[in-house]
Amino acid sequence: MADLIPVSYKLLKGMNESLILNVIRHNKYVSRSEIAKITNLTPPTVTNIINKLLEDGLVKEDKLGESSGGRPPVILKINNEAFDLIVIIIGTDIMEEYLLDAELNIRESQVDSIKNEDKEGIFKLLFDRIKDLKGKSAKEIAGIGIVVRGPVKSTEGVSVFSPNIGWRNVPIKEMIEKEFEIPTFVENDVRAMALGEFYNGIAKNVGNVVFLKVGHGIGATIILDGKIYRGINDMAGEIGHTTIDVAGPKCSCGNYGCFEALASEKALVNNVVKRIKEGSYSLVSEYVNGDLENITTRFVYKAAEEGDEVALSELNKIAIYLGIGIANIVNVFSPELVLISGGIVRGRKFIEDVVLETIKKRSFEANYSSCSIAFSNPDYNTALMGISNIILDSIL
Amino acid sequence: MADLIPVSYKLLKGMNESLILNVIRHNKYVSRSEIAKITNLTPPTVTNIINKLLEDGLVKEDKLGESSGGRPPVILKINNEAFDLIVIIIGTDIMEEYLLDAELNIRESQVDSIKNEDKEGIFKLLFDRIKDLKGKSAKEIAGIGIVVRGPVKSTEGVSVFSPNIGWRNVPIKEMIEKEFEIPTFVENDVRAMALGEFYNGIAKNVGNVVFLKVGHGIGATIILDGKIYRGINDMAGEIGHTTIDVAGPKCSCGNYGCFEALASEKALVNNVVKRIKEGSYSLVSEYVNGDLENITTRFVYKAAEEGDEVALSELNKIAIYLGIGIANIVNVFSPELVLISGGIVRGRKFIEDVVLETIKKRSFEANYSSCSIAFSNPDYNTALMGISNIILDSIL
DNA sequence: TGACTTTATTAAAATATTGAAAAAAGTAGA
DNA sequence: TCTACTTTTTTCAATATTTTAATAAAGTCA
Repeated sequence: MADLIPVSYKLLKGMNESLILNVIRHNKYVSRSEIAKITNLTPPTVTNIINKLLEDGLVKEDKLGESSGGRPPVILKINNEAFDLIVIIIGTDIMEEYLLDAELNIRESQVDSIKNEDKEGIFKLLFDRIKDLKGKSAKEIAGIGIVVRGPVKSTEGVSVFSPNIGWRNVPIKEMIEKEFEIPTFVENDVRAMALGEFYNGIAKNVGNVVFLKVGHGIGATIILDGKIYRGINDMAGEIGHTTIDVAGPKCSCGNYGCFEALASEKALVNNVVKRIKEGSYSLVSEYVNGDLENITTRFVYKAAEEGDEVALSELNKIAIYLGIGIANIVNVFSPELVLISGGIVRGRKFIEDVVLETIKKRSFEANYSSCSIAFSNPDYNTALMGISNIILDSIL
Repeated sequence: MADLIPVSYKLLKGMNESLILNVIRHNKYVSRSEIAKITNLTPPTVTNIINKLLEDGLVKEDKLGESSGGRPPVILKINNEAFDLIVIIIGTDIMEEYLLDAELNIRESQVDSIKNEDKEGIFKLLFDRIKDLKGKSAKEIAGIGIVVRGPVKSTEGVSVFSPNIGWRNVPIKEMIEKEFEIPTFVENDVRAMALGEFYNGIAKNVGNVVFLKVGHGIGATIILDGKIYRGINDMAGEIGHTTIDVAGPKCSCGNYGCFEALASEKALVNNVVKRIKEGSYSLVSEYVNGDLENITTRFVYKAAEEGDEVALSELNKIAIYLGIGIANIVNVFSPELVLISGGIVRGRKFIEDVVLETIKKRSFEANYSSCSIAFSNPDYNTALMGISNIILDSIL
């Protein structure tokens, strides 16, 4: 049955409280009257709810805003004294740990190498660091966020498979909640990054976004109406493993001709290696002193910079496939924005034109013309912002 | 900005009224107390709202239900005396016209041939028939629904392009509302059919469905959380024109290797014709007395029935491509159900096994195992049910 | 200084939901 | 047939928010 959300009277105030909290959270400078305009609630209602939130300590009054010819507005903010959050980001070789306040300012941060840790070692480090950070905070820890690589069933908080740390069906949420009795949220890196872009980055306030992380593989996150689309089993969005060339090369997933097998950085490296093995001359080969095993994208981009023919033509090929895959996305989703992220962004200038051209050629005019294609800023810590907002969305 | 649905006090009753109306509409036998359970509203609230709906004449009390050991429930129904609807379905060669009551019983229906009508002729016929049906109804006409082929911007009510009747950017909604001053809703045939399956057919109550109409082309409708996903410009869902074979045949859209160019009935016929032209013997050729221009899918299915090698092997090929395209859908959307409709259903028995096998091989286990694949019943008038429910969803 | 704006609050009125209790309309066993 | 029990539905006072209208507060600008 669709759309069975009863407007239960009991929840009413709670819902509007939540609504107002979210407006304050996502808009840097808002006053009561602006909130009233944004939410279509009446000013007295806003005043009432704000009073309750002030009393509860969730919101604070900041400085006065600029007067626009009358009484100046009082700027409202989330009270960063209200609570703290803990976020742990488990990457390939490192684990990052953060203590954040309610305004998402970083209070403490630390990085550990996990290169030599096994599964159990990771668990121990994870729990120790959470305990450390909890000890360092004088406030209540309102939520814990964990970012891992690989597929995650977020609603259950289970890491389905995380190759770098050897996890398989690990119920992290359950484990942490049992130990610390603090609500815990688990998400994978691609989705966390996508939400980071959605809440604070390039995709801010863009309701329908397809986020692509083109690195070693191709991960995707589909944001529809401002929410991650998860499908029936929390595993939707495997755009990287859609077939775009029936007769294409074998993919790590066992299939043939996947988007990922044709347009990822791994494909790029494979193709360059193949060209060199076939006898083509390339600067890339020189950079690694002929040891083709050591070729990485870094060398390919460097060679392209120098005008290397092999590097440039292989980048061109990747760009075409990337364009085809994105054209498919544009035709299916008609999104407002396709955001390209991941290592490939370093090669942006060698592929951008061809990618755009290919998308234009391969997608419907109506869909293409209403969709922006953008590249993300690789320096911005999007995953941290993403998971933090996941926590706040749930607890506020 | 995401999720800015203020629970405006004014709308509150309206929302619950609407909620209850929809529960009554979509469940054949419901009593007040069942409504209370389904909606989580309290019994007194349900009674109050039902009283208002009874007073307004929108709902009526039907017979008593079976007692389960206590006072028997009073079955509530939409009052079919409340209003009527008019629906016009403009097909390839015919225009169907319906007058329906509020319970969606057909009161009047008629069919006109439009084979020899030009653009203006269609307009005239359309307006005349609406006027006729309006005259035949003793009640208020609460809404008009128009189903056309080809892309439609439903929110604006514009037929973007309808090849068979020569329409281009025709603002039908505006035109009809201007003439009759009755709220009008426009949708294309594929979406209307999909909604018909969703509200009354195989996909009943299944939230996430991808509906494929595989006929001359491949049209798709994506239903997420019980609503058609429309994208930013109301044109999302062009799954038929996603590339699944970079080096594939040219498609009517100008692109190469589209799903539609590989797995539609048109592709099937093209491939059979090609095989015969290349010298293969086929019964199909005999059925048309060697005139290959006259080959249609009907002959292909007939030949397959007789064990014709060409027909069977080409159906097999179509099945593989259909499987690949659906595997892509399964990987991207992780839907509960993929529903295959259209002419291809007549060839179901020749393709079903291969389609399922291919999907299984090409999609992620987790996604495949949580997704059903079904074929629709071609006899059921799904488009009529779909567009009728679109009207009711809006006006109730 | 005074008129005007804009922002925010107050207090009474309006409205819909809730909870508790009762009424209504049946079933089932003795 | 009577009585006890169920289930459905309604009644009614209590409750909780929002709304409307009016007012206060705090500024700008000429």
